[in-house]
Amino acid sequence: MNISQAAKLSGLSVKTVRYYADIKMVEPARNIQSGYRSYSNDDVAKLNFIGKARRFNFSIEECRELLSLYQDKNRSSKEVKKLTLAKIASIDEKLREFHSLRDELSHLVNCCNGDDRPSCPILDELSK
Amino acid sequence: MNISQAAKLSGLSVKTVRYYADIKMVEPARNIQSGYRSYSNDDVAKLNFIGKARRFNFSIEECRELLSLYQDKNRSSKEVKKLTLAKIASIDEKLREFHSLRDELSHLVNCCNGDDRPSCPILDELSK
DNA sequence: TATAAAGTCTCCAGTTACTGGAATGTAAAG
DNA sequence: CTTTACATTCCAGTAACTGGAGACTTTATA
Repeated sequence: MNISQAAKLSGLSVKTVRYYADIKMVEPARNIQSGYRSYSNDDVAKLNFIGKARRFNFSIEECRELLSLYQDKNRSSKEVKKLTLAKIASIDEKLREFHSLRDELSHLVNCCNGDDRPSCPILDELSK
Repeated sequence: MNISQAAKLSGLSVKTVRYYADIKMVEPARNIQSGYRSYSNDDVAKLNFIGKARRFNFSIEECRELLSLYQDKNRSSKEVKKLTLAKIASIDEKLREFHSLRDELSHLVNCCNGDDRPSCPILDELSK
């Protein structure tokens, strides 16, 4: 199938699918006549896989790792679990950051009149 | 003072401070002899302000807005509050995403043996 | 005072993961 | 046969820096 079909089935944009071909992550066959990329069902499965992994916040490099594990029928689940646990830890870290950020900001907002006067505790805090 | 002093006082890297000068956010005076950037206390205050706002996840463009509000003695607190509330909303959005991400991943991890066998529900899920 | 080390300058390239657009070629529909 | 849709490559831009090269200035040491 052509690239737009593969994009549709995998839920990615054509640009993105072409990008994944460029960086040699999913390299489809080529139609010799037209030069068009020709995607197999297998290619689409990989695109799907990558799309999900990306949505799970794995980086492209991590996707590459996962993909090679995914394609290796003799891999152990240990490696995958390790990668995933590390990802969870980094998400937890981000969650902590965002939570404290949110708390600080909403505290500031609560102290701010939000009227037409220039006095503003948010700016006061930022300038400390 | 020279750039490294300003960087130290503001808690930013020299590279970052120079970058802020390049993008005309904090433009210090210049020593005519040496061509070195010469930072005033006022400049450092602005750098501080920006550093905090960045840590609060405001973008450079938002920092520019906040900075101009900060420097405008006749501004109203309404605008600042609005900007901040929008920021909180986007943080909440990110928090929701990360939470559901985390939940899904930890569910997968709990189902995975993590041994030397190839069976792995994480990869199974990704390949669906 | 000579020299070495530290600090600073500009400019260019790289990062991440795409996205947009131009110019051009191919395929399908009317 | 022409229009339209889809495809190709290549180049540039995004955000917010960071790293490094090569050259210049200032400061510290011998």
